[in-house]
Amino acid sequence: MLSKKTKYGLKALTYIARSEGDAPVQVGEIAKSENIPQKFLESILLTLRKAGILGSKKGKHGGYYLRSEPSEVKMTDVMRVLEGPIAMVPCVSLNYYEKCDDCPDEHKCSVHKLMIEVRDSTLKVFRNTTLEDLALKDS
Amino acid sequence: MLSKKTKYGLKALTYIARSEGDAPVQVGEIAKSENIPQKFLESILLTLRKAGILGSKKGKHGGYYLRSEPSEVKMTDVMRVLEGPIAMVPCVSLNYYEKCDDCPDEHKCSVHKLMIEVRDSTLKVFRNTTLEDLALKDS
DNA sequence: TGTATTTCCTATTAAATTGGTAGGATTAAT
DNA sequence: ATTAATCCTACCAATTTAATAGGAAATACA
Repeated sequence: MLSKKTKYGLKALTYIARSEGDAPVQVGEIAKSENIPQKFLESILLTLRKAGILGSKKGKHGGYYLRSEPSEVKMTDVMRVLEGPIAMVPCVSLNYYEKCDDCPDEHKCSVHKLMIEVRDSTLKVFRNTTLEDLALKDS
Repeated sequence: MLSKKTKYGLKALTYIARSEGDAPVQVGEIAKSENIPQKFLESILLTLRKAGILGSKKGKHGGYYLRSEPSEVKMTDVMRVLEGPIAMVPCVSLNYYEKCDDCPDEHKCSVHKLMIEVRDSTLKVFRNTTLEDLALKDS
């Protein structure tokens, strides 16, 4: 299951990408418009900023803005920040590889084999989807 | 993340598929060979049996066996039984559809759009993978 | 018939994760 | 100064996960 954190984060990024002009977008505005608990959203946008995807401005008229063009914001990056590793098992993760302790030889492991395929196909989707695609208005 | 339940379940099914002969395979044997806690595995095989994927025989010389040929056991079915819906969000689930309460119009929802693509690509993998593929010995 | 062996079933539990909330410090515009 | 925004830390309740415990029911075989 997709966590609420990721869901809210994606919605917020889309909202920011769709917003016109250069003025930073405020958490309160996003929260209201997208039905997201504001305090929760605050923490999510904070992690997106720490990851370098968003920039922020403090104080009155502050808010969040994208650090790159929507077309440059890749879903691989966003998903890794929000949801963690894309692989469903650490032993097939590209960025967070970890050996299974119960598995003597992963080349013989049927789960490993299957999960590599799932990872690759998911990765393919995330690699050619950007925030620009998400921000297109009709489905 | 893939749950241990699913991981263990897949490994057990593979073990059974690889085992020679018609004799049912015992939980204890699988647990030992695959490093799975036996009691936990018991409950997993039980749900696979209730789902119609495995059959069982009680008592001495009892155990579990496949109800169909490995080539007929589709990963879509196995994964739905063990891990639940394949979709990452209920609003894109084919078998367990549920509307998001925070989302006024899912055709405009960027998460919806993205998750449909992920679902379809994962589904494609599961649809053309069977237990026979998993049971092939080398990777 | 009795005993060993296996699946079947229900309940309980400890730990981790998720989805928040609370409260205030910090920064900036006016 | 005052107001309004992000930033930061800590906490908390509910759910899920990964088991464990204990025994009932069925079966093979002596």
